[in-house]
Amino acid sequence: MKFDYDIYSDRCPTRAVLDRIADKWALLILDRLALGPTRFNVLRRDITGISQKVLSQTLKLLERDGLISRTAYPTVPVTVEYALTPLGENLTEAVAAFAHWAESNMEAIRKAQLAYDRRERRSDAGVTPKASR
Amino acid sequence: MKFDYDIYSDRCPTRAVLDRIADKWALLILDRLALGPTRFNVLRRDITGISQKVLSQTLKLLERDGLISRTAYPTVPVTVEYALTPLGENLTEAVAAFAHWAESNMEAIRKAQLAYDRRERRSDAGVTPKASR
DNA sequence: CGCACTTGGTTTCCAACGGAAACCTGAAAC
DNA sequence: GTTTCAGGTTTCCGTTGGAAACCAAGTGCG
Repeated sequence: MKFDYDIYSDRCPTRAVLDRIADKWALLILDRLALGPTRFNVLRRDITGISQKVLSQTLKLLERDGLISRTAYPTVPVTVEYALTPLGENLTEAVAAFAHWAESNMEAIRKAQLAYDRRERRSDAGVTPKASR
Repeated sequence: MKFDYDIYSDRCPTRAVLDRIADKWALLILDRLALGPTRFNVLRRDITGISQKVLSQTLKLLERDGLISRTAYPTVPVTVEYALTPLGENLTEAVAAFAHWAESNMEAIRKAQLAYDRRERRSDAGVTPKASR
């Protein structure tokens, strides 16, 4: 079976999907949910730096795309648990490979950045590196 | 060998890397470059919808991180070719898995979206789906 | 009773980012 | 001299993101 989808075309619906999953926060959420169903505030505390607004938005969109499920338990206060759906689990391997590539290659990247910045300084002007803003 | 990096922590340098590669445009560029070295305007034309500004910015950042290389040939007009570095090639498998997961799972996602939107309509209010803005 | 505290959000405000389009540099070709 | 090409940068403006405040419902505490 072949797909007539083309990720390089902005008219292709796959682009919208890429837009959703190729996102720092979505990736971290999916990766974290791979460890098991998790409540809203636990996600918020574990994924340092995410704001409530963005967490809530991202969860809603991931739910709409069928990657995660949301279950509210009528405890007090209400408990809301998010979990991967089978479709979402389907993606976890790729997500994990991706998210943890950074951990494995951090040294090489740091070296590359230092070399680049040294070169830039020699050749004057200089792209403003994000870190120095 | 263990890494004391933690992708969930916003103080971890890996978060900055994730920030860079977990980006729609960066992914598409890396995936496209996996096919071979490519000139600026070819990238711009192939990756539909990217703006020159963002393409140029993203290329610069990917170069700084050592994932791609930039080579200018003194032709007329000047030709600039971008290519994956070994470090970048190292990442292409994960990128491809990721970028093309969308193509393989498009049907399931579309179904999930339709089901979600139908449920939303029944239960009134409704999260505004991106498509209807 | 009245206040604090919990979860799971939404709202508000402002700064940062992204996209569209114009502009720029340099050289050749018309 | 002005049109064309590559490869960008700049400008302008609308959308998005983060920080923090606010909110509802219910329980515990004094």
